[in-house]
Amino acid sequence: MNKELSKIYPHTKKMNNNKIKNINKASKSGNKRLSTAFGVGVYDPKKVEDKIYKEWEKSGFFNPDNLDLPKDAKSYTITLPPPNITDKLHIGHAVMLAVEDLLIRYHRMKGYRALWVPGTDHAAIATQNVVEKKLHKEEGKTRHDLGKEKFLKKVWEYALEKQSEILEQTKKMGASLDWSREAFTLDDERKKAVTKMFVDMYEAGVIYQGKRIVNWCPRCHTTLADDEVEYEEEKGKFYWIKYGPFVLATARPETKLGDTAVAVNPKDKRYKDMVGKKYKIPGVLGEFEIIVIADRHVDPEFGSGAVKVTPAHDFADYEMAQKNNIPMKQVINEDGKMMENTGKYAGMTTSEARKAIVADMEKMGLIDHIDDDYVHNVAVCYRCGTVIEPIPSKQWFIAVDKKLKRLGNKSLKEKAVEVVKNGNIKFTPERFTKSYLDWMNNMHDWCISRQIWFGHEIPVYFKNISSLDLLEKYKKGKKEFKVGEKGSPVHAKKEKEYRVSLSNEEDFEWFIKNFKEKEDYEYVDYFDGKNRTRVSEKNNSFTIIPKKSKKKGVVGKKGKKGEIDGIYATIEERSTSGLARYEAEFKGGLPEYFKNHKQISSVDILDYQNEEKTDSSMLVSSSDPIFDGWKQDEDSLDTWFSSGMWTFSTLGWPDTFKNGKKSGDLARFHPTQVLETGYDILTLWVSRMIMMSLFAVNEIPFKNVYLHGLVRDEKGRKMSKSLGNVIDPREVAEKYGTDAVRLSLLIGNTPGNDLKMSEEKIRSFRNFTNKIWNISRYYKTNVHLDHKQPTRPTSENNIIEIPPGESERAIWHNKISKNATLSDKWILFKIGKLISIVSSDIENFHFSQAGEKLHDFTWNDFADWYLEISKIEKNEEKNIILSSILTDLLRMWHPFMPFVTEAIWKEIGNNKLLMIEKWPSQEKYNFISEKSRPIISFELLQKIIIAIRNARVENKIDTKKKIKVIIDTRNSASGVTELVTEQKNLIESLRTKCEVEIKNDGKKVPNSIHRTTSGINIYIPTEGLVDVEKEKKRSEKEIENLEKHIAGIESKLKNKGFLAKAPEEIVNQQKESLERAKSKLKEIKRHRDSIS
RNA sequence: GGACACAUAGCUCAGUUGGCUAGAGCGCUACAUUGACAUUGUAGAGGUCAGAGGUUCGAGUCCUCUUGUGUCCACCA
Repeated sequence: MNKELSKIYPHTKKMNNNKIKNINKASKSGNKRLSTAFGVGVYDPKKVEDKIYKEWEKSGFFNPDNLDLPKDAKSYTITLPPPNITDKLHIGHAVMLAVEDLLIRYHRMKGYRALWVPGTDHAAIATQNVVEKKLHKEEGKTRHDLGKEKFLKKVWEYALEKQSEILEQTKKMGASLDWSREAFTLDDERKKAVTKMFVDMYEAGVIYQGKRIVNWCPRCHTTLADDEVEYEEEKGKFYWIKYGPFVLATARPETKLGDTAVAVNPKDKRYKDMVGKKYKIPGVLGEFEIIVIADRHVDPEFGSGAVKVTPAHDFADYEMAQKNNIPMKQVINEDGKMMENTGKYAGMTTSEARKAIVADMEKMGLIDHIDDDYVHNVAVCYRCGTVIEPIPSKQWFIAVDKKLKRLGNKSLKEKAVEVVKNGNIKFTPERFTKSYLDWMNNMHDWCISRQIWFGHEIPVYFKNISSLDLLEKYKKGKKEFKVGEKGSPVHAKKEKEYRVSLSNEEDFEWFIKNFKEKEDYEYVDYFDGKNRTRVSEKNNSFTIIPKKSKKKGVVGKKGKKGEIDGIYATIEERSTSGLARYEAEFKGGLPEYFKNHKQISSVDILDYQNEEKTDSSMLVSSSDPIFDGWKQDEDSLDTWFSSGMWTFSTLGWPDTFKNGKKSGDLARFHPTQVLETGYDILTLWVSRMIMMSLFAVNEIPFKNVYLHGLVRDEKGRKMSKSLGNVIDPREVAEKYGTDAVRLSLLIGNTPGNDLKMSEEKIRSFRNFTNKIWNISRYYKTNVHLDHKQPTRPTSENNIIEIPPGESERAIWHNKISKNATLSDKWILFKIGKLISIVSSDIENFHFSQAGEKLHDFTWNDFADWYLEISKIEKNEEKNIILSSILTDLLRMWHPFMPFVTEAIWKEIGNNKLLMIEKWPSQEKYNFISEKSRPIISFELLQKIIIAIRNARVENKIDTKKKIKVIIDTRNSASGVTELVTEQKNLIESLRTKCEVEIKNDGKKVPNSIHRTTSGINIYIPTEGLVDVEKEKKRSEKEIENLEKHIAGIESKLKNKGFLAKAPEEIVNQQKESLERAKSKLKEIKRHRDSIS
């Protein structure tokens, strides 16, 4: 005898050798010997899953255009959050797929035009990193060794490989995605959309190029987003330095060279009188001047309560400087080295400079004292671990606070807050609304440029031509300069818009001279490097006083003040004739381009007059300039820029959005219904999608945000490669079947909460798929439907169901009411209720509860009770009821476990796909109410049967022994005697192995086991087989419990407050409950006393 | 430092607006085996709902505090 086996199967001791062999074989070989057919009792997912998926694909029904729907059918859209192509899918993705597929399949069956759009995300920086690391590991090279072109080729190879792997995995999970609409965030269509978006945003003044302090990695030579920065705890020195009238503390003395202010808390009395005053501070490079400012962010408790302000190299300082109009002085460059303006320290790294400066300061007596062991967090690059230098850098930004006409004069931020606050977008779970709003309200301008190679290119082109040259040409042509007709709408001729921005003071003066009296410009904008301000409409007079005294221009009547790198005046021309004029005028520079690219939306010729004094012109265009001399901006876009457009870029935007009107897919499927994703990217992604969609199509991207939790391992740890605890969904799906994996991810998982995952759990759901398989197998082999029954409707297949049509249904209901047995009525009621609960649970995103209730019904009510009864009871209605319930059950299970249900559907003789079946309606079962007699009676019957079974097991009565059971109904409700008499057969047959005798005399039966339920007394004569002590103990315990219970209720009912304030219904319930308990107690006591 | 969660059976978790003796799955215990299913069936044991206080006729559920755990955000001049 196999020892191992007997551990697993203790009963094997009684099994014959043949059976042992079979079990052995089955467990080892994964049941290879079994066929696909229903012939065997083990469901083998491997045999059916791939085949079924192919059938679904072939049917075309993943594409809603192929669904047979009325024209006015509502749409239900989900865009799949595109997985990063950095790696294959993990189990977390499987949660996403399971939830979304559930929603899509449910709504498809409900008759919606269900669309689920697939795709993948290029994940710019993350992907580049992965490939860089791989390159380094495999070839010991950096991306610079390869060069941009070769490196990108490698990235694409990698991307395509992962993409196809992801695709395969997704299909394995059974996802009913419309592959005909598959998208990639970096494919041609999305490139087009991204470019258009950039140009549009630039046009609207939302995108601007600006100098702002950024996280800069001196090694990787790129900016890092806030979330790409990691903090490491470090023990360092804390220098207390003498700083003019102050003594203040710093961990970075080298930044002193860039100081321009000292900040104190406005409430700090020590420094009150100094605020606003200027001081000369002695330093290692001689004296320098600072101004004292007050800012509430300064903690008076920390250090000396005074902070040196280095706007160019500290985020907090930068903000303070912005608020208080403090100049910025950069002293550290992009290599992390001291700049030329730091005298003898120039060229040193920051840490070298720190040492040198501290040494010099010590010599000069500027160091007060030094704290060692100062623990603080250092910002490091998440990739290479290099310390991050905050430095000012020229980057592209999205202005989230800029008021926009198209958003009703609200900013992107305001609008994105508004749509959530007013409930247009709802979060599940709700608590994330607050996270979202908090984050959104604190959002700064979004830096969208990244110094990496893999990603969307920025549609900005530069050319080194002097703007004065262009102006010369422009001047020549000014006689012909003609603006479109007066009052013509500015945006009507979108393709023909040209903008020439003139910059620097000289240009400006020229402009004023030449155009002040003329009326041949449309309007003049004043651009301060960030915001574009309309200075003057045509014909309005205006004055602009460009000041030689640097960087400040006061703009005429509106009295606005601007602070800029240069001063810009923008002339916009929107006329058709303008095109011709440009073509004629710019012969030297641009004509080819204009001829071939008429969709160009803007020509900006501006001089940014940056420090390097390069004199370049810039072009923002939605098409590539193919002529010489123009060089595209080398940066690429933040990956969230393209994924933020996901809901509409996948639906044909911009082609499907013209003049503010949606068409095609965009009109039919946008806004989408649900965005389902992990809560970890709530802020990163969700917020951006909302802003992008509001800007581009002026509507929300989705109505609901459902956030699932993260999947952790059985110990609650995050899954990561380094821990080796990553579960590959494909592997477990191979092992246990996709359906089991999906169930284990859906059931026991609640939104926003993390889910602990284990194979054990998957195994238990694998068992369930097998259960439903066998239920169906029983149905197929034992239920014979007679097609010739006249009163029943027949369908094309051999499934016969309770008719959905109202009049036919009435006949059927009538018939049921007359002929159906108690159990029939009970199960019909149960399934009807189940349908309505499961539907509403799914619609309210309570997937776990829906699944649990289905599970409970399937296994307990249906399999364990009704199916067992159906083996005993035979009546005309039985088969049709079984058929109806099983088919509705399969329909309801389908969104949860599509494969096994579809496989069964086919096995039981359907030609059509279950996938496109109608979701069941509870109405066809809607003729038995919860409080009606059959339901109560059946439940009573169950109680009696369970009591008998319990009595047998508790008293160790041999299973094979047939016992006598005496049921006394004297104290029970009216009708129970009849019930028990009618159902005698069932009571005797359902694993009770007994012969029932019914009496009504209330006399106790001596020498018997006793059970009581609902006033019914059940006696089993013992014939000396019972352990008297044990039975007595049991009674005592039950009495104890009951007495406690009764005392509880009695005290409640004695409470005047309860009687006065509780609803009558509750009071009555309590009273009834008390009566029941009391009578039960009486019976048990009576019996206990009889045990001797 | 701020915010948000979570704490319920040995384990993993449900418990919707406060209202019958707090539920499920796994595990555990006992018993059962050849025709739907041992990936099974029948029955059972197991919980001071983290702690303290409050609101209420009534609290696992609402409020406050405490303890512990986790996540996110900010940041340490």
